[in-house]
Amino acid sequence: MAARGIRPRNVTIKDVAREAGVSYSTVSRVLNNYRYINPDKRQRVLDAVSHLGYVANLQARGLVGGRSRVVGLLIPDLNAQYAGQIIQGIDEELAFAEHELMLQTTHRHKNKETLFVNAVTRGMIDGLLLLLPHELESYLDVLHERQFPYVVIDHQGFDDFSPTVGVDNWHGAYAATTYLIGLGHRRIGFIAGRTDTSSAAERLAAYNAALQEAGIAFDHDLVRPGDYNQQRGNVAANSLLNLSQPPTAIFAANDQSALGVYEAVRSRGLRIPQDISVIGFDDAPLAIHVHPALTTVRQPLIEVGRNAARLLLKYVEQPDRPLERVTLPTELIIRDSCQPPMQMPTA
Amino acid sequence: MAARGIRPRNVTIKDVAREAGVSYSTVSRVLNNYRYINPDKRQRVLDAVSHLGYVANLQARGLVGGRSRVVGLLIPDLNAQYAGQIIQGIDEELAFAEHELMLQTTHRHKNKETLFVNAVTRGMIDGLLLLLPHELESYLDVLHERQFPYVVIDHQGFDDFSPTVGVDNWHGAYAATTYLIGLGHRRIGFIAGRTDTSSAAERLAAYNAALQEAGIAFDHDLVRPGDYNQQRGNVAANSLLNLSQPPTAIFAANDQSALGVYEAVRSRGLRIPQDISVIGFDDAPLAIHVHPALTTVRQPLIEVGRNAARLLLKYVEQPDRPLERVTLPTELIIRDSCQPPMQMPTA
DNA sequence: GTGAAAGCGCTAACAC
DNA sequence: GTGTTAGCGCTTTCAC
Repeated sequence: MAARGIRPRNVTIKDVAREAGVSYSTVSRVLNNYRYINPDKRQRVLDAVSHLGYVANLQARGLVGGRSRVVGLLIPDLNAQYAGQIIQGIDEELAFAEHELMLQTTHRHKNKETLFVNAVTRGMIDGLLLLLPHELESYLDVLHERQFPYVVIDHQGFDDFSPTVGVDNWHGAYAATTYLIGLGHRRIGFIAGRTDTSSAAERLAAYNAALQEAGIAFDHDLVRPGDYNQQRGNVAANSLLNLSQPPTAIFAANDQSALGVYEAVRSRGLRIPQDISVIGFDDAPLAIHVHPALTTVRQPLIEVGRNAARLLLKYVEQPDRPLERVTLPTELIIRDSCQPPMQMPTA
Repeated sequence: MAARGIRPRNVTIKDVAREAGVSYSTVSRVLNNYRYINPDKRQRVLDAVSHLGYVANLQARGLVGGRSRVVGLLIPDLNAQYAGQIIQGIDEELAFAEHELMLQTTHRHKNKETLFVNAVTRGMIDGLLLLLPHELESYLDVLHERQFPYVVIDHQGFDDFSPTVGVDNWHGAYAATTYLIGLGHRRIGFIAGRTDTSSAAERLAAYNAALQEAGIAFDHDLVRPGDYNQQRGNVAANSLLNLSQPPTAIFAANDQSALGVYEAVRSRGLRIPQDISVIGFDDAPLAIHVHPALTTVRQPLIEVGRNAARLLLKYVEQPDRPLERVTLPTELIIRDSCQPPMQMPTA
């Protein structure tokens, strides 16, 4: 068989075996930490390995053993700050477990989800992490049916069989709303998140609950659609500000949207927090950079990533282990974007 | 041989062959677009493929063919906004070429670079993209020596044999400095970037050149070390502001550092741009979000990513092709953070 | 044009 | 304990 390409031939397990004077299955055993091996031979193999600079071929190992030590991450895109932190957590945990990460953005797989899942589940990766991919549902059934290990990140309550890791959106949003109410606000605008995410639904539900608990009547006009990006946040804020009775505070379902609120407020010559209070959700890196610094709800994103990776690896180890779901706490971070309303609302 | 795991057996090329009534090498030929195939058989194979939902096992294909259709991206971490856009570009190009992306963060490989490169170059990936990894030099020699396809992103002039894709830092920084000078500034502070990057060196060189060309004497006090992050930018800005003769404008080598300048300026109760002008570099998403919107130099990051991926794939195709280097243009984006100095400097 | 068969590097029975 | 061997799924000669 002709040499493939110009590169020097890779050193394989056979080379190591020859060098160490053992059979190559012994080499394999040493490499896989098989217990009962003659210490001398083990040492000889180890020496040969380092001498030759041998590194296992992952493809071959994956092909036969069924494990590639690679996990996939399905994600819409890398734009959100949000993703970076979660990935960092995933990476940390994966490094610890000596696995690699394969990135798969979904925007590029528009019309071939099934095909894609096929590809994904075939060979290259041992498990899949799903971070808010669009069309989530189209993957879940296939994945579950095939018992392919996966974990859904930040999207709880979608079904009742998928392992998930997420944060306590409800209590975070409840704390934020309650904080605003405690400051004296009665008209609190809400800019919702991406409707296909459970986080958005939970945050809205908590907002409603807090209002109701405080005896504040629900006002449909105060809740605006959004989708977690700045542009839509800006539009929503403007429509809120255009109300004949505008809110004295706005709770944006994420920091990105809150940025849109900042824009809208500033463009009208109003001031935060004097004229209007703003609160976000995420505690993205930008939250502390904007002026005034944004009061927001912190999500432990790195921890989310770590937990997701850890949980996934457990499922890779044992595909039929019982359903496990992790919910991490959120925390209200008070900074400078909120204060009591100027004129108390007339009841 | 016992079934591995609980998952249903994958459909392989043999299943397709059986279903289509041909030999499995014919299936392989159809799948690889081999030209001379009986149209009937080709169609039968194609039908069987879609009927069975067959997808090639990448590991097996990679093992025998030497191509995995996966490329690696070596990167320090995912924190920088900067990285997200480049990765997006890489991903777009890779999607087009039907390749996958494997992420490898370097912070986790601290003391085993060589081992790592071994692993990387063995089997799993066809080529490697290097985005400002720490210890870059430790990889390059090995990679080059093995003729393993790779492209260095955003780091030109490190050696004379590595293919690179980057931006024209020099002209960008020159334009920024010249713009400030044109506004009337004579004392212009400079906050440098990570010393182990060529971009930082080029930006500093251009700053110096522009000053010299304008007949402004170089003042050592006005140039401060930085490392492309906000914290160091803040420290640098404070030391600049503490000068007995502080600058009237500060050019930060990237937007992140400029944010640190904003902080420092604000903490002293000064205003941008009235009291001091600030200019950045990158045009990161945050540049337009801060207040006042940051004047900066835009880098076509998505294009950088696209070009890098495209170039890498060329090298994968033909490892011995001649050295190619790509430099993309930068552009000064004028926003609201600069204006002429209040009091013209006394000569 | 197409089938048979070798073999990529490795793990995991199976012998001894 | 350790060597021998089959075979993972696929591409690629080599025949015909």
